Amino acid sequence: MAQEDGAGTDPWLTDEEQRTWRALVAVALRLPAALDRQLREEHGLTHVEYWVLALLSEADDDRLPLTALAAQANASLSRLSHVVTRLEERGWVTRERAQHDARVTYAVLTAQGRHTVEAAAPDHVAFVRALVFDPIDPDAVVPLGATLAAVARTIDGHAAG
Amino acid sequence: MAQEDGAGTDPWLTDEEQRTWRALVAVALRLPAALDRQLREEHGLTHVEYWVLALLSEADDDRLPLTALAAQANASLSRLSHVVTRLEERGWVTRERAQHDARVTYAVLTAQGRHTVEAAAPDHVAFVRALVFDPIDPDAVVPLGATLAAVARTIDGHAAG
DNA sequence: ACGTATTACGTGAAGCTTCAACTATCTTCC
DNA sequence: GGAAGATAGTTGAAGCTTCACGTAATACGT
Repeated sequence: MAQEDGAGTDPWLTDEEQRTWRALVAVALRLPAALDRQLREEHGLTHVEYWVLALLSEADDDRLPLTALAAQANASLSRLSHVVTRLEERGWVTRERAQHDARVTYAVLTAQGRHTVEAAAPDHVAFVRALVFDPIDPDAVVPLGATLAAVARTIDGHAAG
Repeated sequence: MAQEDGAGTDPWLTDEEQRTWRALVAVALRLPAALDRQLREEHGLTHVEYWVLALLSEADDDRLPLTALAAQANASLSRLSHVVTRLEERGWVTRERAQHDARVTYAVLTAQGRHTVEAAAPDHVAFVRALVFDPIDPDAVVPLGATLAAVARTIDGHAAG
């Protein structure tokens, strides 16, 4: 592609930005695939499924409204609904309508579901550590998180706005 | 999930790592979706399709072997093969067998293909800037890239090894 | 030269995600 | 209290990706 360095308002990326951008895309595309592979091979779960179960296992009373779950799992509501259906079919989650508002549906973790996440968690965490935290400088962990959080917030704003 | 802080070898994440991990996953899951949406709405392209066209537009003689293209596009060879088929159907890319080794197939950018990427590039770059570089400190760009590159290399190693 | 392993790519089926409705239930505000 | 709009969730179809397998060509060891 022609990188015109013409009249001022040209929004092209600098070389440094270009390099950072490529690294970010590489991670954004390969990390989910790697996580899926590990969880699938070792525990028969996709990454979203694991993440949903993990969020429920940390929630009060083992339950969360689907909308809240979707936001925390970085998924669309539609996607989450399909995921919960699959988890329901495998007996790891059930749906319950809320009393105070009949529009909201809770996804509730079952005992079997809890057993599944807790079995998968140690391997998965070890994998995450090997993939992400082992190769980077410990001093880089906090800045990395802060920078990425800013990006995540911006993406969120664009999706909402 | 129970976070036992038990006997030494427990591989759980620290709170800081946990936060960074969540931010990384949030970006890794939302960024591709956001890029897809922008390119789809404004130019009828998926992110992979754009990326492939962009890589070809920068390559010598507008062509790359499918394997090289897959690696640079962070895609599996199978996925890339499907993508190239779709691009071929739209007249943006053609396939050519290599003379020196009949196993390799080049993906070659057509004039129409070049026109398509060049039309999409400015909008896309502006979007990337808005999403990633505007919200972060300019001084954070290089460290971010370095850290992510280390992670990308590690993921790559796991995929290969 | 010849069998074996490796590399490059293609393909169809299965599975997952997105998209575009659509239903049902509150909330607001005259 | 009733209409209009907002909110929560569901669903089926279409599209994309992964997976598993298959084919063809080349490199390697003896």
